[in-house]
Amino acid sequence: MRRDIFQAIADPTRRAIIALLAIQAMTPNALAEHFDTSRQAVSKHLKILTECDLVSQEQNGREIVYSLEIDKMKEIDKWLEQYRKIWETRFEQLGEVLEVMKKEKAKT
Amino acid sequence: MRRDIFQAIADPTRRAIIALLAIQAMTPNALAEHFDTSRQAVSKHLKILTECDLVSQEQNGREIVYSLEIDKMKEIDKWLEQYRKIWETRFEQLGEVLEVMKKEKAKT
DNA sequence: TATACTTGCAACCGTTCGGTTTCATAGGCT
DNA sequence: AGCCTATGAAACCGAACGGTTGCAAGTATA
Repeated sequence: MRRDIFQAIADPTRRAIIALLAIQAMTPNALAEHFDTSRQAVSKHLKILTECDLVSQEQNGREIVYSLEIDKMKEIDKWLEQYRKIWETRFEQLGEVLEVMKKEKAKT
Repeated sequence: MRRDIFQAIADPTRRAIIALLAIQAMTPNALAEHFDTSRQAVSKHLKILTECDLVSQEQNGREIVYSLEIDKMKEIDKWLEQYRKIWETRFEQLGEVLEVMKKEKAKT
């Protein structure tokens, strides 16, 4: 059972759940109302999200309120950082190219 | 066949391929040498990466050189941005809390 | 032309995924 | 106590996934 954050965000329904929980913590029932699938299906998604610590639960009487663990999202950001460096470098290079072109044009 | 960028990066082997291609464009054979799996398996991963435009191919004689399309990675960054806003806001709030605590302490 | 190399594609296989249905548990309400 | 509500867990199912094996196509090289 591979259960890392990348596998967790691969499913569109789970990304939607994350988006909803980012706005407001919610119970499974409240979440399920936003989807076409059954409550149980949402529950399974929540289980997966919980297993990789993207979401935390808090018992509140007979309800369970799920919250987004925003810090966990930083892991994706951290992974992305190496690539962000690349495209920022490329952008600088593009800037240099444009600079050279401007100078070339000024010569004429 | 769900084939978006999030599903593409869900697999660890594909993330490794992306990392390798970020360093240098490569042929499937050269890529496959870095993995335990067969060349065909790598080829299938490349197909998936190609289908969602994360990777581009250039025929070079009988070889095909694969390159990372770094711009496509920005899509993940764009998706992440909404959540980055949240954790940055939280950080600011934490800063405010610390500020208040400092003032409180200064009173004593 | 014959041969070797690089690659993609199709068929197959076991596992995982995402969903439904059914059931069990546990907390509130009358 | 008895009932309703909220939730998770288990069993099952079809589809997709990730892998292998075998094969065909195209390119270099003798």
